[in-house]
Amino acid sequence: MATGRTHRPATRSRGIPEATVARLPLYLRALTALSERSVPTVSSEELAAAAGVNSAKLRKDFSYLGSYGTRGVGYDVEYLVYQISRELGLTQDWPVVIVGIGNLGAALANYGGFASRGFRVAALIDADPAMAGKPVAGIPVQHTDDLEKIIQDNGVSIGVIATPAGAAQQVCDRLVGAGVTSILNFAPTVLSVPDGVDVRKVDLSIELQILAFHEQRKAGEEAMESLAEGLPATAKGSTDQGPDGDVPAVMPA
Amino acid sequence: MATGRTHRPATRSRGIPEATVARLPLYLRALTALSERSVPTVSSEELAAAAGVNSAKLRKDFSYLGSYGTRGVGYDVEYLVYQISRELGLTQDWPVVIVGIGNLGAALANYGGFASRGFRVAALIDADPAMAGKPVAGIPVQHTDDLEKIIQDNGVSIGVIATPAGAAQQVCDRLVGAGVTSILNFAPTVLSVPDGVDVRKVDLSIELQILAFHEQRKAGEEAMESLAEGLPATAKGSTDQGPDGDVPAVMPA
DNA sequence: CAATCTTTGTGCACGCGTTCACAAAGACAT
DNA sequence: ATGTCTTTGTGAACGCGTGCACAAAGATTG
Repeated sequence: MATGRTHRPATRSRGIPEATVARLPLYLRALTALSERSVPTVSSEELAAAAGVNSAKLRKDFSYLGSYGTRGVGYDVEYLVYQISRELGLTQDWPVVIVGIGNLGAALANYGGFASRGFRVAALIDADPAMAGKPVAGIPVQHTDDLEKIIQDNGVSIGVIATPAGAAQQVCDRLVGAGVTSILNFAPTVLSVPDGVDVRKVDLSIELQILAFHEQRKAGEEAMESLAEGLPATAKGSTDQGPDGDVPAVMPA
Repeated sequence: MATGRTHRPATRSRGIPEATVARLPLYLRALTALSERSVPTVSSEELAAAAGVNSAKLRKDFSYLGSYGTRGVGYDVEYLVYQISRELGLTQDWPVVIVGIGNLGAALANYGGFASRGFRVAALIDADPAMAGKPVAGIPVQHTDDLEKIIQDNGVSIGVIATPAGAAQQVCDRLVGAGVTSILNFAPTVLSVPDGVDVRKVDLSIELQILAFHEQRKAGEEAMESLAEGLPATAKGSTDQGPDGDVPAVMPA
């Protein structure tokens, strides 16, 4: 639908690739740790190891931001912390609302990671009237009826959805209608939003299923290896129950 | 295509691209919803819309699993649910342990998404002796000292880490040492694991920072536009005030 | 000041994933 | 049975991200 209409270059304003943007927070975290230990400079090799990435990738990532390193020395930690923070927009204050104060929503409200860097929980919103006024993480929960007013009064542009799946799209529509343009979705649903609104999803169930796939594959390979060599299962495969009984079909060449 | 052997869909356990695997849970969710509505068949176009992806991508994804569709008709919902479930390893039971029963860990334990498909919370583990024995989500919390025994007794191969960042690597090492080969990490740290162990991370802070980046970029573009056109900044994003105008997800044919 | 050493920044090639576009396959109507 | 219509399955082209390998840049030493 509407393909080829307004060609919108996603990350064209600065030309920073999306993959790079996704790694910047990782670098920032590693750099912050170094900064707290008063380390003045760091090489791409060291920093890459701390962030769990390839050093060439890290250097290329930084090259998109500019030339902030010194050859023969490395990168100035403090300077880089500042540059990345600025690039990510963390030098300003981001008021955030959390909608859906159940188990997960409450946990998110209590999570320290919010306040740490530029993000501030401006309001908690729930549809349950019984929750209204009740403080969670020191913040009184407000009712969904006031959602639009809360968004506008606080200048909120980032919303977190932690409602049940059934309510997510409706909440999303109201958030977007009230001016929110970035949404972090914890509900297990695909949200549809108009152009210009960013959605990122965090889905426990999906992550587990991906792990299960690889786990099954590992178990299958392991079973086939011991089958092929006629070896009994070694220490590792203590739980190779195959209730499925289905041996993956891999044709030996 | 591929090997002419009708032996079986040759590209089974091997050769499924990672990107495809990551989308299978999405398809499965959409298909399950259709199944509950007793929809017998679905076209790639409809299913793709429901899953929020491109229809060509969906067809290619399914082609890696085998030829499960009927040209001119579409895909049989029930059959596809079964095939994807099997491929993802959801036909078997996956006992899972959650380590770190703080706000987040407790929320995860209560999360319904676990029990729904093949995953079962086998144990909750925390380092705080005061927590020991206390039930969370109907499951008594056990102490970290017994971690290895718990893993082995329950045949656990998937672990969830919801501890503070400082404890994550240590917990990870013990999990891996006890036989866990898949880890879902909620702690804001890079975990290092030996080969053969899969780690997926869920990091609220990183997601927010990525959103902030795009948010800042949008604000910058908007400011530049209104600057260029000499327009005063109006109520943010007010151009698109169609709150209910857009029908979500399912498109009428 | 010149030589050497360290580390950055990047051109290039490669592989993966996405998308297009269309022939083949099957359902359905006549 | 034949033709038409719908939808799949996939070859091919393209673009993005990754990693190698190395020249350039600057620090450091004698």
